Amino acid sequence: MSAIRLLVLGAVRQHGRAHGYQVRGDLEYWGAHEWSNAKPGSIYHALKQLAKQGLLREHETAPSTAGGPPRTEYEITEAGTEEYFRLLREALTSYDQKTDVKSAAIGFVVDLPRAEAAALLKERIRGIEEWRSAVTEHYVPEDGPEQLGHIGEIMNLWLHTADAEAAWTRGLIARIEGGAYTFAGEGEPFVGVLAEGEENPYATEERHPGDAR
Amino acid sequence: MSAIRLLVLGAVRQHGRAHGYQVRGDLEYWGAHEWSNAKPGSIYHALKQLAKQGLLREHETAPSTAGGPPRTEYEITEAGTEEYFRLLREALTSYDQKTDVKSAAIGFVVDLPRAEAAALLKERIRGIEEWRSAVTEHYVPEDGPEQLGHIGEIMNLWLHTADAEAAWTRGLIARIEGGAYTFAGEGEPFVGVLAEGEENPYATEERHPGDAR
DNA sequence: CATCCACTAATCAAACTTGACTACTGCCAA
DNA sequence: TTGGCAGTAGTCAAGTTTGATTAGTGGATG
Repeated sequence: MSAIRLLVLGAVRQHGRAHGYQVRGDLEYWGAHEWSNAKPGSIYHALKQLAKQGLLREHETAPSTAGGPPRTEYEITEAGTEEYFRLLREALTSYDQKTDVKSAAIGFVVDLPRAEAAALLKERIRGIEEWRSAVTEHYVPEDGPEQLGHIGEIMNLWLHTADAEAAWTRGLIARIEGGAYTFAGEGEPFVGVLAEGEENPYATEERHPGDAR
Repeated sequence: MSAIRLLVLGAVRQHGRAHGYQVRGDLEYWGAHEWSNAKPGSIYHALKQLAKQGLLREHETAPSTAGGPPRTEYEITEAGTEEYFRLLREALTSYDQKTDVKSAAIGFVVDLPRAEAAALLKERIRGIEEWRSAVTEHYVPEDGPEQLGHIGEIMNLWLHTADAEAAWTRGLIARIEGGAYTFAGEGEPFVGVLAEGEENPYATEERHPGDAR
């Protein structure tokens, strides 16, 4: 799974009804173009793809009010909502190295009930620990890690990263269980979208210094 | 840059002369199919692409000695070597979230002189620190981080990851400066390739438990 | 009052990635 | 002796991603 499906489904769902440019704006607001493949081409492609698969409903609309070509609006379907929550749960639960999927999932975590979010993250920690011991058992040769030479440093990096992630996840669980943020069914949700006409402080051209990509 | 260019160039260079299947075997030995897009199709595609760009030289050879279709051998060119070191230095120096490029670079780090490797990694740490302060200044709104709601957790994750990586990099620098591993110009290099006929303990089908991709 | 710029919105070709599939050899067992 | 399996080596079509480009509107500017 690439992060783009989750991102696009989630963004459309938050708006109720959104056109491509709106989705693109939201994802930029999130900084998603920095840490995922949420670039214009991918977003428009994903919208069409998801529509073709019946996860989004397509609405042709009149030429935009603000110049530019006519825009197509999208709305999430029943099936799309199901898929959205499936992807979200999976992304929160399962451990892999893909930073983009994980970041996307954090962005939508409040769409779940608080207790479920915490439970899924605990499941994630279990996954990390299991993966960790599988790697150490599997990749460290019997004759000591020297066998692998500097290649062992790659493994070392993995383990270090996994540990850091486990620590961060524990912190997040604590914050969630401590009552932070507003989750599903807890009243007025926090919506991380741009209001109509609000200017986007983190637009596409935004680059961090030292961010050589 | 995707990691595949660096991986393929480096693997061919280590062998002196290699055919696709050999490169594929090496990268599997490294576990690269787990943490990068080093899958057969991508590898063969990259070989052809690099050959077309003059970074590899192509040699048609007789049908293989061991069954299967005729194999094409590749050799790195002058330009390819240059590109290889350019990619390697860049991957070691610059900070971004792409785990695969970083892992690939660690695998080849010993192709550089020891002092340069350490220097590049120090440069990397500078990059991480710069990025870190840019992010905190830029993304934390003036009115306090609460503004961002749970979206702030994404940033939090980034920072946590960046810190973990800086810590790991410092450790690696210390090991390198402490005399670990054999670097360029220090005699018999450690070669992380499979010898002819050696069986690969980490073949394609290898999956770690809990590794839901 | 023409034209240049900035913004909105989307498209496109080229490159890349994926996973399944082909094709060929040698060997072993029934 | 045949048929099936394991291993070697690579190809292919379908799908995805990228980066550049198109296209329309409105406002500013000389």
